[in-house]
Amino acid sequence: MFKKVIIAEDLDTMNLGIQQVLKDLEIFDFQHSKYCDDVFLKMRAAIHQNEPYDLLISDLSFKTDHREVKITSGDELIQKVRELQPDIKIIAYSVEDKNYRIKSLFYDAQIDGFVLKGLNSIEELKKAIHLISTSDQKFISPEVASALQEKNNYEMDDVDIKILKYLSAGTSQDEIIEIFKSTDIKPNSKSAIEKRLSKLKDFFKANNTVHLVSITKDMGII
Amino acid sequence: MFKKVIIAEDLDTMNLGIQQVLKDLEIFDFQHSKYCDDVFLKMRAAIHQNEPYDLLISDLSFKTDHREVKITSGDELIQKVRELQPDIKIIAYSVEDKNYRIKSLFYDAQIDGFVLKGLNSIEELKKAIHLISTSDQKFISPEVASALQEKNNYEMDDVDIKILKYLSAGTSQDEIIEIFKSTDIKPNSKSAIEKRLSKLKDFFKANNTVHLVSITKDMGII
DNA sequence: TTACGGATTATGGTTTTCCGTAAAATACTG
DNA sequence: CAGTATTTTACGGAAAACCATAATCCGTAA
Repeated sequence: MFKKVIIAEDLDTMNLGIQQVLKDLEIFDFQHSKYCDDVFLKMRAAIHQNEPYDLLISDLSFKTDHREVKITSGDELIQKVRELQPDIKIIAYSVEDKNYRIKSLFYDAQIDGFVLKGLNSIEELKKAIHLISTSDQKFISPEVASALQEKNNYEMDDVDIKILKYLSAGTSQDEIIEIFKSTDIKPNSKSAIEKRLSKLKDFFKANNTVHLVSITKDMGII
Repeated sequence: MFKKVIIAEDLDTMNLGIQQVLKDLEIFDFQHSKYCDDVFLKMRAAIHQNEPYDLLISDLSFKTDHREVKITSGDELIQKVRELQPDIKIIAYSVEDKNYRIKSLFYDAQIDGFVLKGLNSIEELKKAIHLISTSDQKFISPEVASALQEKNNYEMDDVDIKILKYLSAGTSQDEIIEIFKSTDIKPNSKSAIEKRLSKLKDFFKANNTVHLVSITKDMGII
């Protein structure tokens, strides 16, 4: 079982609950913070003192404060922690249920577990901690397990996402072309942009551009 | 101080925290449920037994289960509770920070307090309960207090919202016209729809339709 | 009734997006 | 290096969206 745990969670009410879970599991050496920056500093300090944490439980979205912060989201925190301490176990604990984002957490950030905040998430969180502490298996809440199986045969490009973001910000296709040309982004012809949009619409079964942006927003892609 | 409280909150972890708050305030006669339907039934039963609740604390968004439910959101629950028991005090406790929605909760659903789930929401919730129990004042978390002041000089129509929803669902303007004609929705000419869209774009400072849908989605209007 | 104002509808022209075809450039392979 | 495949670019016509103007409808008040 884990010896030393750290929690990144902004909502104070939620914090109370998580701490109760750890106590139930007889883990008493834990710390928490509402700020990602804090958590990261604590983890770095712990390494330097030769007493590193062995589990991070992190929320994904964080409210902003008057306080200035460098790390604004759980995704970023997880990314940086993975670099800092590659062998640590990480659980993402979030209400986020968009397949796209969950998938990228497992594949890109190499998290060990994803627990969906929900009606019975306390039990799930306990299960996840158990499983991960005793093996190298991955844990994922059953409600969103399909996220990993789903074969996303269409690989979305960085440029695709740029286009979608610009569109949702009110930029016209012509303007996007101008921006791409002036910032040396490779495919920047009218046809290329049109073709990419057409493929995206095809893949997401969108009737038109408005629909496409609406869908990808809902999916958490932009 | 309130004698009998009921809580509608789906996230189990969050529930723990809220209950702790009530205990701190020495309120011990409280119930909670993860389902809006349950809460509503309990409240109706309590009235019939001549022991009605005097405070409802409700979340706004609820996860769905295998269970079939009639009331799917906190907004609906609050609406129905207001009809059932017009004099009860209601606090909305949510992460929702979209001005539009908060405003409509105060004006349409006549809530007594809105507490934003955040870094220090436990203290705020306590304050809100205190204030509301001893007076008829309204409570709103400082972070979102501006929602009520903001003068929304442009009154959005039911038709406006219908148009936006159809657009975000991938319906073209021509198709919307057809739908409006076949369902006898009053302004259903090309020009009328175009004019309304143009006004909306003007008001929301949107460059085009994609932008408009993106903005209104972000604001929680659709 | 008539005049007025607001909302809806009608019309026409411009811009933007959409979609197919084809040429050019680039990458990949033997 | 030639040959093939893939991607990017170019072009043009059709559809949809955008925008300004003018006509019509309709309720209200003089």
